[in-house]
Amino acid sequence: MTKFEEVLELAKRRGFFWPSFSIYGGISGFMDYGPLGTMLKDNVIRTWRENYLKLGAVSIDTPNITPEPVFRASGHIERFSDIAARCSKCGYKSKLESLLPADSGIPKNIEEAKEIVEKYKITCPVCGSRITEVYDFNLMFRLNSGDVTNLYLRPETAQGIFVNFKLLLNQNRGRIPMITAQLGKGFRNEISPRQGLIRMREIFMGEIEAFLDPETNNFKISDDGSEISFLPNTLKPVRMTISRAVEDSMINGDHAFFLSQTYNILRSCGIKPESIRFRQHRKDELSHYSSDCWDAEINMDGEWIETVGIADRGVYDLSRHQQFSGEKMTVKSGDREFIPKVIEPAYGIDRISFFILYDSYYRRENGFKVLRLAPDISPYHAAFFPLQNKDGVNDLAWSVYEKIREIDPYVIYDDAGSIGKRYARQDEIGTPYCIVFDYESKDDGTVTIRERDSTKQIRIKYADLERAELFRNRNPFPQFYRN
RNA sequence: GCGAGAGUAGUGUAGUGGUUAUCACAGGGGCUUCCCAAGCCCUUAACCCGGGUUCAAAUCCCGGCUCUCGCACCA
Repeated sequence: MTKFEEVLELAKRRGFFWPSFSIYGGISGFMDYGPLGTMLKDNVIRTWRENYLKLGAVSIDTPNITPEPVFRASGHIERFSDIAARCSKCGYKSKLESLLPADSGIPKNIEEAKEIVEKYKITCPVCGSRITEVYDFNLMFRLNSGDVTNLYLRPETAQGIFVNFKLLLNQNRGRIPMITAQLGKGFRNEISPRQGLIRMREIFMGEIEAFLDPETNNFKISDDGSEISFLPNTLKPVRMTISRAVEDSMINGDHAFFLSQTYNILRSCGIKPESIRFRQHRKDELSHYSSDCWDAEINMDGEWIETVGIADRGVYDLSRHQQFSGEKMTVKSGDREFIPKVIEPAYGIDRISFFILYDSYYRRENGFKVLRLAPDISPYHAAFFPLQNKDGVNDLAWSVYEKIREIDPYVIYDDAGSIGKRYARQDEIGTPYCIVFDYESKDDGTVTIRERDSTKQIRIKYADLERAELFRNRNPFPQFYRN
């Protein structure tokens, strides 16, 4: 079993996530979050939201279903759909673009595509016979419902922000820079979704659109001096601080600011620094709306996988919507009037959630599995065990548990099986602390607290547990010398 | 989507034409046990779906769905 498979197995068994609709045979590209996964995902969302709230972000929540004019303006109708070619002899399918010679030009519609295929005598790369079939393949899901037509499921949440730009700006009292945030689903008709939460057709995204004055630097990077891995499009990997990357002109200052925010969020989620790198898109892989893009990638079994995309969308979206809708999308600042430029960090919440499990997974020397989750990302902050299920030890444990859960509901009680079995169970779901009541607890009001990674124990007064904030603190028990 | 392999309790598996469908872990109940998956007893729970061949199919054939790997795709 690869580590990926082991994590998948644990996630299914313990209820983090599993394939959707399995009683009807399942369908690829869709996953359910189980009880623990739901809690974990909530914690990722909270970490993300709080990070941007601290920067003064304003939020919005717009529909998944979006009418066609929005995507005409955004360019998705034109550019997000591909013209595909199919060989009628051997059945080979591919993007038509990939078969065309350099001098043919890119067809804008089916008619043009047919002409070009005819003119350049395009052949199938597999069997060599002439291509005769071309058709439109849209990566957006199109809805057909009664007399309502021309509706699409949005492929990104961003357009919901752009179309509301003026209203949001008004809410923000006209101030720029303005950071806007939207959490929600995006839908992409992936050709072959795979690998569980890594590649889905319905994805949970956290998107930020930062509207900026294009003439100045809008943010100051506060750098804690840690060196980060970059792979710029020169393909020469480098390690440096984010401020240094700006000084070296490897990346624009405001763009870099959001790389540093992203790095902080991933670190707050417990992802190890060595598992993170920022990779710059090559010019030929940039999407139709962006002029520069850096992906935060996370390492899995030696492969780097895009988890956050941080794109410089420039004035593309607002000027297109201004053009298509007739609404002015400008901002006044002093005697200047301009369309703000946009930096967009787009977070794949599902991938982040999965990588948190993957990155934190390890096996002890005895083979037992442990999720080394950050204390405030873990579904439960602590578990309560009675060492004995009798003589009032259980009653005491339960009564303290009931009291604590009023302060912090993310706690769990377990009295089943041996104590070792219970520790192991909590290790597998990443619970950082297990609190055990024994006969001494009855006599002197103390309990043992066992820390997940070191398995060390300390003894404290259980009354101290009732001090709030205990488990929300990243280091509630400094006695364990956690980092 | 193509090619190859695979789908058996919650999880991991045994089973090459006739089995009460194997085993382990997990789950539930009980006994025991004062600190790291101890032991014992009881118990829940599965052949991906549909068609075909056959007296008889988890097993062979066909189709579908799903998964894995490679290719392609990933705005």
